[in-house]
Amino acid sequence: MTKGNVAAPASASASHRTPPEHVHPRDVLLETAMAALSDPVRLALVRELAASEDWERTCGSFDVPVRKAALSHHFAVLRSAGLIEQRDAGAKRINRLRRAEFDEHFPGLLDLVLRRR
Amino acid sequence: MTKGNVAAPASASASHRTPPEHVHPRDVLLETAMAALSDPVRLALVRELAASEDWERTCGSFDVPVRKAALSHHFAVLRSAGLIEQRDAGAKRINRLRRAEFDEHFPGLLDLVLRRR
DNA sequence: TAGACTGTACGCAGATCATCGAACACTTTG
DNA sequence: CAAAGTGTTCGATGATCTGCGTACAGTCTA
Repeated sequence: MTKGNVAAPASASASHRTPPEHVHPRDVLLETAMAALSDPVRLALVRELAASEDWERTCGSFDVPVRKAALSHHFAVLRSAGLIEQRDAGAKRINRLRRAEFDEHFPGLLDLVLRRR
Repeated sequence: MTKGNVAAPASASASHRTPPEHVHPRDVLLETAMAALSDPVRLALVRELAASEDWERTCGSFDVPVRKAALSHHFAVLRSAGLIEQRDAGAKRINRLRRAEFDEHFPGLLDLVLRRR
């Protein structure tokens, strides 16, 4: 259902790593968004991210009960569902919830996720 | 994630079959609701149901590309996600979208599903 | 009552998913 | 430069999901 995406602008930063590939919420199927939000770990990530400042949280700073390999996978799923944006900052990768963009294309969905316990 | 549920009122109808088990949206986890709506076939069922009158549609009357065994499974998933209600009417089983109840507990979610193509 | 019809239950196959450990690449620190 | 830290990728594993055909249980109709 999900597929690879492109548009990787040449990193002008100091990082030599390939920057993460992003998908804009506009290009995300409803099925994909729903599937991304149907996992407890990813819900926790989204909620924790929503309670933080943009670019404040590194990938390893979340309180979820999985190892880093699984965590990395979950971040990739969130990225390809248009839910988060990631940026390399030195050795770390920092995150941002794409609130406005996602809300524009899936109005009310993030609200629901963040309000419903 | 989903689990069996109970509360099967004694069927006062003419049917001798065990009536379907229902789950109220109040008892549905967000994860479960999302998972139920992350499948194209189930989305089609929900949308077609939303475009029909309550109790108007039998299970076999939907335009989805799966056989009846799979269809039966999808209806069970929708039931346990609190999305539909079913009732036996003779040999047939008729359906209703639980719009109001579901909307009360997952505000905006059905709207999103029904508006977003 | 025999047969057609509607839908469920069961068992199976194939695909997808979540998770892990290990190896790797890159960055930062000592 | 070596060591520690951050995160990705790979391969494997077990669980879950979707689909099918078949068999079955009721219900309706001729």
